Amino acid sequence: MSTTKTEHFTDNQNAIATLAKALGHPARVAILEYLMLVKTCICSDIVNKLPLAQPTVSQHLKELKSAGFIMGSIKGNAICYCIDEKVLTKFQSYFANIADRLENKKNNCC
Amino acid sequence: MSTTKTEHFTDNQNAIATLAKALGHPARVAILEYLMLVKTCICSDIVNKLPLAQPTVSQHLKELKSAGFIMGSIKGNAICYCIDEKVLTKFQSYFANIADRLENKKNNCC
DNA sequence: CATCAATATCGTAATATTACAATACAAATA
DNA sequence: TATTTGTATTGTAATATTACGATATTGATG
Repeated sequence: MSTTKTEHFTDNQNAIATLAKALGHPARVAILEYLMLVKTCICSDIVNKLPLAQPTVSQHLKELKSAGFIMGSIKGNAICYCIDEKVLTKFQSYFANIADRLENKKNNCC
Repeated sequence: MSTTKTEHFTDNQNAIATLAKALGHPARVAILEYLMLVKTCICSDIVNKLPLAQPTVSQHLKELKSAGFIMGSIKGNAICYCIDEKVLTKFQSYFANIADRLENKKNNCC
């Protein structure tokens, strides 16, 4: 009696919701920001940047990855994560679009 | 042993996560899209547009409202919801900013 | 090969989310 | 005032999320 009823919504609505959900935790926002900051995309000394235990960080990385926001490539012993620009751009432009459309519209009730 | 550790992140990270989380469900994305489409902002025949029971929709509206994405004003018997443009713009520009910064950066590992 | 370092996975406790029936409530209408 | 209409609240079952200790796993290094 409580799984999200994805089948009733459009693919795009589900896709946007999945991406949004992936950023629905401050640790994952922080990870994204960190990956954005570092010049070369960095292996997980992300763990050292976050106030969370290693398994927890690993779990958050997994979620960002399965949503598509980040990718990871094995680099010897470590793993190198980085942002998938395409996905982030898709997410961004969805909201840019909405913001645009709102501008051409007067709210006459609220 | 499992509330989100918001105190360890910046206010902005928490704010973005809260907004993202609010859109982390397709029903809420659908509500946003619907509110964007209708010319005058509309009372809840949103319930009729969604494949969910009225209490569930009410709950989703509440979450969108407490995140700040929408506002509601009483209109006689009914309630008129509409998007808070300012909040949506804030959310949008956060990601526009990230996307921008990524463009000026080569990923040299993934 | 033994050990270390970087990660992932498993198990699990605490908590949050999703969905809805039942019910409450307030304004509009008969 | 009784009824209807629109919405919120309450209670609750099913499920998901968050966090982390313990334990794998896999490459690198001594």
